Amino acid sequence: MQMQKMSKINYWLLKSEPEVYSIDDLKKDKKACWEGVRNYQARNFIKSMKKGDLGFFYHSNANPSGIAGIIKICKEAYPDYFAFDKKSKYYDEKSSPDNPRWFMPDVCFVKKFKNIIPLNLLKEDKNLKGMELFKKGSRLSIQPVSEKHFKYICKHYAQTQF
DNA sequence: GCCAACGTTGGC
DNA sequence: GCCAACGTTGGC
Repeated sequence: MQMQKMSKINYWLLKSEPEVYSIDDLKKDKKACWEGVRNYQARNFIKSMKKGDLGFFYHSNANPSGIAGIIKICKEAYPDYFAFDKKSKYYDEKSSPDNPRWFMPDVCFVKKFKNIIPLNLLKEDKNLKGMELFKKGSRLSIQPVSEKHFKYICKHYAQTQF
């Protein structure tokens, strides 16, 4: 029997406006730091990400908005140094290298889905009831996804097995 | 572009 | 600690 080291991975959903940074950009870059999250709840999720965790790359404010592909966490949370840069739009005077307030992971490109899975389609799916993404007014740009939902979406909408 | 929902700020 | 004012997110 094969012994496999099973450290349980977590699943996430990361929003980005494709006009700012899209799945195609990540595909080209292969790897990117996920800077600019300035919300405490989202930051706390970032801090709990583990190397090897998987996530959906979600296009927000898009046509259509929806899940565009899959990423992997390839570096765990470290200080978001854009907050230290006065010229950055993510600058925050309350964050300093000594006492950083904001963190970011590095993410790696895993897969781009053939088609974006649009939000309205996901919303209609009874198997996905309760997803954070659907909560009214939910603006969390980083959110956890259950293993069940993650795998279901991969399999059912993207013919992808994880 | 509209606007509902939410988070943050700051006066008191 | 309350809450009004304001800014932002993000679907539509």
